[in-house]
Amino acid sequence: MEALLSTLGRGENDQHTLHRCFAPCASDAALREELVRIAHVRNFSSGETIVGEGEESGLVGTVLSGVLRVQKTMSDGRQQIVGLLFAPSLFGRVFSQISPVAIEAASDCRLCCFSRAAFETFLARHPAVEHDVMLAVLDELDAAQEWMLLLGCQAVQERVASFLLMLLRQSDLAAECAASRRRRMVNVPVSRHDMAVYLGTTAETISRTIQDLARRGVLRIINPQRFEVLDEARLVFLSGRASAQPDDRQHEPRRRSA
Amino acid sequence: MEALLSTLGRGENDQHTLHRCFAPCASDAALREELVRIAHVRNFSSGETIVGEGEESGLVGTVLSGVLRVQKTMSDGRQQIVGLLFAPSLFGRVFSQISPVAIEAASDCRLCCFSRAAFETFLARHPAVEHDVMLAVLDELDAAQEWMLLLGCQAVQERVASFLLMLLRQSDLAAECAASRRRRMVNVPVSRHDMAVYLGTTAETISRTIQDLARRGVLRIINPQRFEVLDEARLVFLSGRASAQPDDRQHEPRRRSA
DNA sequence: GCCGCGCCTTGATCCAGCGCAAAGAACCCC
DNA sequence: GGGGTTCTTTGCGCTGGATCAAGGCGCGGC
Repeated sequence: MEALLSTLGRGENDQHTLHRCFAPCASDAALREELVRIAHVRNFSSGETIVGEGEESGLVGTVLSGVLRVQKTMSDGRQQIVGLLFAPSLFGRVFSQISPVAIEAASDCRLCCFSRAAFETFLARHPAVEHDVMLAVLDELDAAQEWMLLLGCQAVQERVASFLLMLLRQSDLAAECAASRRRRMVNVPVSRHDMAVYLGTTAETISRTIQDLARRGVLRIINPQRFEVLDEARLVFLSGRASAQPDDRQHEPRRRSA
Repeated sequence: MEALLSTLGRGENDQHTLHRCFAPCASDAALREELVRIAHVRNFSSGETIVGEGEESGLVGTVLSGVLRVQKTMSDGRQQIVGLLFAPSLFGRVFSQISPVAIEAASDCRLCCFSRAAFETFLARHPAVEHDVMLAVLDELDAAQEWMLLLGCQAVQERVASFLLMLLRQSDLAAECAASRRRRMVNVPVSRHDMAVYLGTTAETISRTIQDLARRGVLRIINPQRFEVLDEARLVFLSGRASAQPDDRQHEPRRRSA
């Protein structure tokens, strides 16, 4: 694996990412060998489709870098992003001929791909790895249920706040870099439109909400994809996850009843 | 297993249900023996909590009859039902100390329960069964993503129509009874309030929408929990899943843009 | 029977957020 | 550098659906 990946550049990062996805491979060279034999690293540029909705789900794999969006589209064109995948997530629908969702590159991405058939054969031979995949699927389910709570009963301002906090935690996770931890910078790796589709609203409303947060001193907008969080505590409060906060009564959003 | 279950009544149905959850047990008596040693059938009445949100997830198992609601609650009391479980679904969060969701009886229920620890030990010894559990989790994820599409971009009327169609398919599945297939009767096994919480809206709005469907001749209301579907094709159209329909322009709901 | 208690229905009012439209702003290609 | 293209921001009017507030209805207990 080391050899294969390093020939493709950034071998060490990729290896580290893979070991996070498939823990048993970290300690078992033979397993690693076998996995690498069916792996191929591919780059996708922003907007490219990896797997189409309702199509043969031929590819599965892991995100090495970049962001994937998992989305569903209705017959009249309305769409909803049902998941965003950052490294080191798994992507693709294992154990199903047809993928019920589309998987697309939300930014330029680097993926470690497997043919679904080969990957499933591999899993069948190595229950420990299949177990890891199950854990990943369970995490994805938890995230989906969390997001349903957001879509079902949070106001737009709360959704935006939750989203920004998710990105904040995300970037903390990726790089435990002290600088970003001090300065609380948030990079939004997707367009306003994608953000809207993820949050179940529209790009205009997203824009208005963000400008409003900036006006109220919660954020500073560096550029449309980059903010500095000036008041994280208030952002948490506005996300609706905290139970109470001294006072930010101005503009407290109307919410769906309990 | 036959012995244990039949002592608890309705043994044959329960057995059939369990075999649908754990296919490998259907053909392997030893496996069946082992599973039954850790199983206990329990009845819960409507409203009882099986697992609390954020609490130790001690119980997992399968639904033998009745309906469970899987829900999340925010600190200020707002809540969202993130799943409804009919027989023969699995319930409970395997491989996690803490359950991120509450699991409650939405009707009187009969459950086949396992202690989570014992069940996980069982799975670890039988990868084929664990594989089945993974497939169930994947199905649940698909359902959750489907529901996110609904919560994120469908109007209330579409949600109600989708919900009724889900129940219709559900009851077809449960009893392949020709009578219900001909008469298209829908039983709503939960209260208006639960329905509202599942659909991300309010009980009043649900009520108005259903009355409106009846006024338009799509449904006939037998009683608040029981309807006859008079025009299934139109119901499908109103659910937003079909691409086009001759004409039902009156009241076509405004929808979130694509 | 009659009362009390949940649920469900219906009415009236109000506002968060959508749709449309148009004006910046950034970027790329020629 | 100019013109196209795409993305973001802003203004404005409108409406779906939430909220508040009464009733109606069915059911169980006494």
